[in-house]
Amino acid sequence: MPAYRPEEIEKKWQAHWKAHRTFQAQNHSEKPKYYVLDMFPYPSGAGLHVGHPLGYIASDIVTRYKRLRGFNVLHPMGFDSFGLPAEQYAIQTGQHPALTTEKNIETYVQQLSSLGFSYDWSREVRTSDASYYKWTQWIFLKLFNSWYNLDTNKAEPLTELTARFAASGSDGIRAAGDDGDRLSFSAGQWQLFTEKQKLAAVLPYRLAYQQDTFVNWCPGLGTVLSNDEVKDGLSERGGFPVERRLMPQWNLRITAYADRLLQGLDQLDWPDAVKEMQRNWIGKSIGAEVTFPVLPARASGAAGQVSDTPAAASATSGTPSDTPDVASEASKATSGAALSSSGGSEIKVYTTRVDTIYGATFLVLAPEHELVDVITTPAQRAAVDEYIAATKRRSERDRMTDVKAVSGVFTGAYALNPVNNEPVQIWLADYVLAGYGTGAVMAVPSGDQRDWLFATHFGLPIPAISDAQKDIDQQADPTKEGRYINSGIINRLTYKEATPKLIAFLEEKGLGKGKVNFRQRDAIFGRQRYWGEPIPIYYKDGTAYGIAESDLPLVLPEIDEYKPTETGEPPLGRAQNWLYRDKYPYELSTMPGWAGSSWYYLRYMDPTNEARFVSEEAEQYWGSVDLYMGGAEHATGHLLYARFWYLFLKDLGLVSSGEPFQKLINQGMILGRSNFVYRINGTNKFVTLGKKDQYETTALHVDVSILENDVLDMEAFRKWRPDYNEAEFITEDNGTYVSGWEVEKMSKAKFNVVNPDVLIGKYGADALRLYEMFLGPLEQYKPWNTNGISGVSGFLKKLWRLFHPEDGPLAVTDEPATPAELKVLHRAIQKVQEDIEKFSFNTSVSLFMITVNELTALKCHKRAILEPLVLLVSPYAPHLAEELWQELGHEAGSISHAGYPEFREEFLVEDTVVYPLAINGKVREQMQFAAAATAAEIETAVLASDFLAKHGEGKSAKKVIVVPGRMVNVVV
RNA sequence: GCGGAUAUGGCGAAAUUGGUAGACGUGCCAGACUUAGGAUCUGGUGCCGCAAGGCGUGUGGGUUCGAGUCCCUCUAUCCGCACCA
Repeated sequence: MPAYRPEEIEKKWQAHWKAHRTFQAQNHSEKPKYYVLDMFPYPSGAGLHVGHPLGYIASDIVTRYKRLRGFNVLHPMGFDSFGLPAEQYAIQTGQHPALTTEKNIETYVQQLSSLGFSYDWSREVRTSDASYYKWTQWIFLKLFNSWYNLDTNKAEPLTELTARFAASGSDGIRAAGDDGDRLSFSAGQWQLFTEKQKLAAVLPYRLAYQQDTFVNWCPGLGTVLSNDEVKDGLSERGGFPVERRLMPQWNLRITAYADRLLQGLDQLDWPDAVKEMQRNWIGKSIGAEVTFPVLPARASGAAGQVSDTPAAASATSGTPSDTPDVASEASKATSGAALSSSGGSEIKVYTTRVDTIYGATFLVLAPEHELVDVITTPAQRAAVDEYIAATKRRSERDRMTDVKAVSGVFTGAYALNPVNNEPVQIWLADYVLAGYGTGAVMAVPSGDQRDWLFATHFGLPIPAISDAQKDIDQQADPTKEGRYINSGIINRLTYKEATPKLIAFLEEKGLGKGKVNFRQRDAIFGRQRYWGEPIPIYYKDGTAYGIAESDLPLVLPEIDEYKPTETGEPPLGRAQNWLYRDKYPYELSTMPGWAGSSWYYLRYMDPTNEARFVSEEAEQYWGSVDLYMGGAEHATGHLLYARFWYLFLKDLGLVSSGEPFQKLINQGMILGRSNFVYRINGTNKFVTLGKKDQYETTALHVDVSILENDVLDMEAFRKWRPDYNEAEFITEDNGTYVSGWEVEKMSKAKFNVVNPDVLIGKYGADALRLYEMFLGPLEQYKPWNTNGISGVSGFLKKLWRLFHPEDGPLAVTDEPATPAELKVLHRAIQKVQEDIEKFSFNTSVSLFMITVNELTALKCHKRAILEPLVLLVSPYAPHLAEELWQELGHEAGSISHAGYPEFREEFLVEDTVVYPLAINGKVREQMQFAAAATAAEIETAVLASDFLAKHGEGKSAKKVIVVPGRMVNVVV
């Protein structure tokens, strides 16, 4: 009596697949290739909950479908195995993170296997394996040894840069990055540089470079974090406060690629939300840079003071102690130049609304602006110093939560508005960010609400500049409508006319130019942590060198404790005798979490290659990822970094496609469904949901595993916790205890985490896979609700019974199929194909149920119908399909490549069609016609029938609309 | 504030793209079988109404013979960014 026993079937086939390497992909094939990628997980100690596999199930369905369709599919899995949790655990317990990670990966592999995914495990990669991170380090060295040539608009090896230095000095070289950090020298001077000076001169060109940078420092974690690891001023992991701090850091020059990263988005088949997030993150804005000369202090009336000497300036701009000498000479040189130009100084501002410049009545500098010390008058110095100190005391979080408060201080200095030569006051305020644009803005209170608030608060003038502006004593008007007034050369012009005219005017006077700005900053690339890739850099005489490629990998050394050293160095400072070539100290920070994940999809193509990160043949064969499945939370982190690395590798000729991920699908998060019991206050009595309003109660979370369909297992509840041993219940009238529920994120504290292992044990992996798909649209956020799983479980049993009526042995007949049966089958063939290609898996599952119900009603046990049906179901319920496929007499494990059943439209065509008949759109009757009837024939038949007489209330037809196959509407 | 999405029975949802709204599944009601089970099967189940009938896809309008679907308005919820000049 072989009833459907999923646990036996699933074990059997999982073992078969493993033993026969059924899903191993070859790097060459006659078939077309298809690459389906899941975002690989960080193997956390908690294991998988029921929400994690959602995307994996969907991608596995696509994978299996594509195999049926005759593709050579690459579908790998691996682990992003460097990361903070294992290290935090190591700090607490002393257990090596590698051990923790290894153990967690085992759990993951076991859980993933039990879901029946068709991964090619022979290609598994782990970012923490030295054989993998050797190549992560190798790519870092490539970045370290490259610069970005703006003339060719791509990255090039540094050797080409130094060759140009030797030939013609630094003149005429246009490189991405901040020219202010770079020296100017002739070929002759270059020749005379020492090695150290040469390296220092080259450093600001490198795509991986070291620089003093304002960073998000997290004292709680003892490390710096990237912007996307900080949420609301707290660390994403752990929720510790984060502060701004100036530290020497390794950076990657992702800004060199900002425009290409932006342009590339247009051709990608990604969700609009993700593309838009990346666009905002890159934050391209088109505007102008305008120079405001600072008035000499003596002339600036109200201030009437002598400004400080230039010498004070370079003290604050600060030269980092470990930055090579030449570079610091450079920064001194630039600030010196700025000061000497006009006897006073000048302030550059960035604006996207240069058309409003006649309304600019004051300037605002960021408190960190380098000219603050220079221009502040003695009378204002105390106030300015106090304001800067207060700004520093405010944490990043305060600044964020407190955006509405207006604060600022007058420097006492004045500048000249370059278009009308009016003096304007120079203020400081922390709403201006040092890191964006020039760190200074021109304030136009009539056109910008923030400037308006500032002006109102400090009593500054608010002149109107457009005839469209109204109520500017109430609020600013930022619209671009109307014509300009009080605006010199652009009076009476519109926005579109004024902007180019002003830019031309400013360029002519040498006081401004059109400029594109990006919000995106370079990516900080170091973490003061142990469990990450060591950065392959060593120091000789204080200068950074990349280690030789032949010395890779630089293996993570063993250390005694996973904490910073007593002197505050990163944990790697504890390593004993950890020296390059026994002499030179290594860099002590490690790479951030996103390093290894930025290129893993390439390694899957050729995972064991020891000579290259991926062989040319494998890279060219697999190309880019055709379908990438993962969570939306990586929109501005991983997905941007990975694209950046790909473009860089492409510049070096190491990869061959335009973009790494062609199509991206974000699976929605599965939320938890918490259950509650209601304790009557002051008692140990619990009252059911239906009667709780009769008592004063407290709602308490209860473990969702001791309920079924919101009905509490009262015995299990008593055993759940000791203090509930004696619990009493007030039940519904039918004797059950019904609990309340609410949707929340899954978490242990809410007792709403549903473990897939439990459900697999109870219903089988096929049922779980089907149910997760059935739950709703893939990309939608949705609450988990175990209730419905019995429905899909019932479907699998019914499917089984089509093959084993009476639960006996296989009993299919070779009778020819009837038209009714063929219609059911071919509708399914067509629909499932459409659904998978639209990623609409939930409707496929519904269709399977309908199909099985109908075949059951038709008592259809025919091979001609059931065999193709098994193929249709196989991507969704692979274990059951394999079992039935074998029982039908096919070779074990052969279903994956058996081919998708052929769809024949003629089986769907009906002999007759029932048309609803409507009068003025209101359906009144139904009438049957031959399927082949023409619209004219139907119209004639309807008019000839007694339909109009019955429903038309004596009116005659004005128009008859026949919608083929759908309805006939008579307009009277 | 800016950007993106969503809104349909008690619940998850579907709707062949403008053509009988609510398929399928849960839940609920009734029934069958039964060594009471969380098994299997059958029927019913949007709302109001005894019925005839009426009303129904977040709100209010519009286009159309016909609107969940197209256009405009508003509202609510969720997500992302956020003093970016």
